[in-house]
Amino acid sequence: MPIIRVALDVPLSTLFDYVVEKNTEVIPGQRVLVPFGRKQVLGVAMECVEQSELSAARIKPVTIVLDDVPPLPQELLALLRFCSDYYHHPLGITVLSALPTRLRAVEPVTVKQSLDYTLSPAGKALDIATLPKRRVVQQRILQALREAPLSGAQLRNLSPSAPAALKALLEAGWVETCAPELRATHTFNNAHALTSEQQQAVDAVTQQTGYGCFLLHGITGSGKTEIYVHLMHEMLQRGGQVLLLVPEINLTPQLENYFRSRFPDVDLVSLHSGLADGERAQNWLKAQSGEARIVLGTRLSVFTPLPKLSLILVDEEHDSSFKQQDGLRYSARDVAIFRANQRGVPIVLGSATPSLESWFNAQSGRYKLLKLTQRAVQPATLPVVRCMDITKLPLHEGLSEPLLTAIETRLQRKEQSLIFINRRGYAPVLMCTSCGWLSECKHCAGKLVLHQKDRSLRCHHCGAQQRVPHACPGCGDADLKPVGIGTQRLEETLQTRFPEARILRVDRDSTRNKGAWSAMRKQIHDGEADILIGTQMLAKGHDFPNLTLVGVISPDGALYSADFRASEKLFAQLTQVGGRAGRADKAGEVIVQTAFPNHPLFQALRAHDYEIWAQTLLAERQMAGFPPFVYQAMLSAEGKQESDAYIFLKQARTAAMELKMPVEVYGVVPAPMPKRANHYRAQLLVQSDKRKALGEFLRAWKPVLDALPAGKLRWVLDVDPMEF
DNA sequence: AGCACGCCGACT
DNA sequence: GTCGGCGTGCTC
Repeated sequence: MPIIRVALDVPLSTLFDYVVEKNTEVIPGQRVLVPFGRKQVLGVAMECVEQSELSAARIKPVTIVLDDVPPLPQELLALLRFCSDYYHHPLGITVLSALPTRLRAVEPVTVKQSLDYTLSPAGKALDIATLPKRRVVQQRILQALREAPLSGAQLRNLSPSAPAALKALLEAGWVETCAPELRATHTFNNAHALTSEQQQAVDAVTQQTGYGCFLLHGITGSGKTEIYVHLMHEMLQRGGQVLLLVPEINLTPQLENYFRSRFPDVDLVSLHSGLADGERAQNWLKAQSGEARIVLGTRLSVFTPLPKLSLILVDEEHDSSFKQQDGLRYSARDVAIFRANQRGVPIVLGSATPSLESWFNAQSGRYKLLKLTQRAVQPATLPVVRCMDITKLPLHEGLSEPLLTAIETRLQRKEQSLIFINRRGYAPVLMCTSCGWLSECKHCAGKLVLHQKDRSLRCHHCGAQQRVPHACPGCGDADLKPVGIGTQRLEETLQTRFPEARILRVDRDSTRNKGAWSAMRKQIHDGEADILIGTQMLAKGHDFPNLTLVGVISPDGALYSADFRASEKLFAQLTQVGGRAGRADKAGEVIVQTAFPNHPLFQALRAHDYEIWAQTLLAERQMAGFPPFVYQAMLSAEGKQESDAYIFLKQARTAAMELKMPVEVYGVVPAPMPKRANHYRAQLLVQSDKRKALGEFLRAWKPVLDALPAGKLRWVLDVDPMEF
């Protein structure tokens, strides 16, 4: 009796067996509708077998085998199997979560066939000159179609209003649709000559046969994107598909436009969570059919079926947003590497500040290092970095005199300044000046942050909100003062000092509304702001051509943080934000306020020397026995009762020890945020210097954890954790 | 995860 | 006497 084993969206690490009619054939990767419990659910057939472990009586028949879309390729199923196994996440959930929402629903999906446009017989007979002169776009389209049929994308390239004009032409009966013809060539716009360094990097990748992982280390402005474009061009010529992974959705629309402008007639789709369900499904299907040649996406797009995949690019590979922080806790960068290996194609990891893991692999020869040491864009020199010792300089509301002077100079020169606040630890907290009371959250271990605009105190961990008290709840004194520097307070200070300056605050609050951030970006671009104050958000993304000064407010918290990755992140962040400074005609300036100007991080930052910094960090990590010298897994638990989490983790720890496997099991400790939204949180770290040993241990440990009485407690296992 | 069954407290 | 609380167990 033919049996299929089906992946279902349930948290059980098993497949479910169903019988199929003798005359129906099921291909692994096909979606199926099956009875499960008392419901009908959608699943994915993973394999076909002859025999089941279960008695025939318990096996139900498949309801329907869906054939609205092609089956998932075997290769993708294998990739998902690997992820489920490596991250110890149920296979069914892993498989189903890789599908676009539309494909997880029972409603049939209609595949939109993309069509080309051509002149109808009537259109061919038409004398274009007889059209009203004002219909310029229509005329242009008709003229273009005289030469050859064109795709919608190509027509859009003629004019932004092409779709409307096209609609009119279709209605008039002059234009009709036709099956797209296969194009062997494509336009490659603005293909300027590469520097010899860039050319060498491109050659190394294009000459690679089979799998190879390249780490492209290029200083800011060294033209990494140009390399991506040239690599794409080469792979497109070979008839392949290219997958480009980018860290954040904010950046995808801009990048999409950019790559479209370079390859105007190449089918390019983007995949990220900001897309509507329908659009996401269509783009995904276009990738699956091989029609989309370039796929640009955030981490989830690493699971897109790509039959002609011939290159993977991971931009800003060090960025922590490649690591998913819930559900299947995968690293899209690591999965991409596995995928390139599985597929036998090259992969390029690009960054100005590679992750220490990747740098280590490049040093050991596992990855091939490609270096770009010269700037390909103006100014030819990197910004000058100066550190202000805040232990020796008086501060005015957190700002040193040299920084204020530098801002003033920029204002006089009509140039822009950016004041960057490293997000963590510098939020303004309310304090009582007489008894030292601090505004703490009732539900979390964190402090409430002061929001001046609506006079409220808010918890950034659980969202709790309350009005600012008139007097101290501790001693009744009315003298409550904000401590710490927030963007709002900085804005006030700067406005008082420079009353004429137009100040723009860019943070989570001011950009919450839809479109607010892109409107601000335009404002900055058009020179409608003199001073920008912001967090993380401003470090990434577009270049602001008139920005010549970046001020960094004391980022010292990260230097001696309990999180061993904090200083690695800080260096990357400061390098990135520093890269925003500078104009075509002059180098920029970065002023960092710190109490530790001689810290190796700042020395390396001043010298623009990532390598020496990476060596320093690697030495530290080796000494301390931290990644990349060891592999880690973190078991975290949280419960309403403080003891719940500890009891569970202690049992888990005992079980781990009893396995007597070659891994190091640490003690149960409170999480960095020990209480959040009324839940107490603790964690347990396990590590090994052998990835394989850790994997084998986890395989043995996971079933034990599943069997432990968890009660109402929630726990997660995070393999290769990035945040603790 | 859902959704059943199942055995003890306050209600028409 | 019933409605309903969420503990335990199963889903091919």
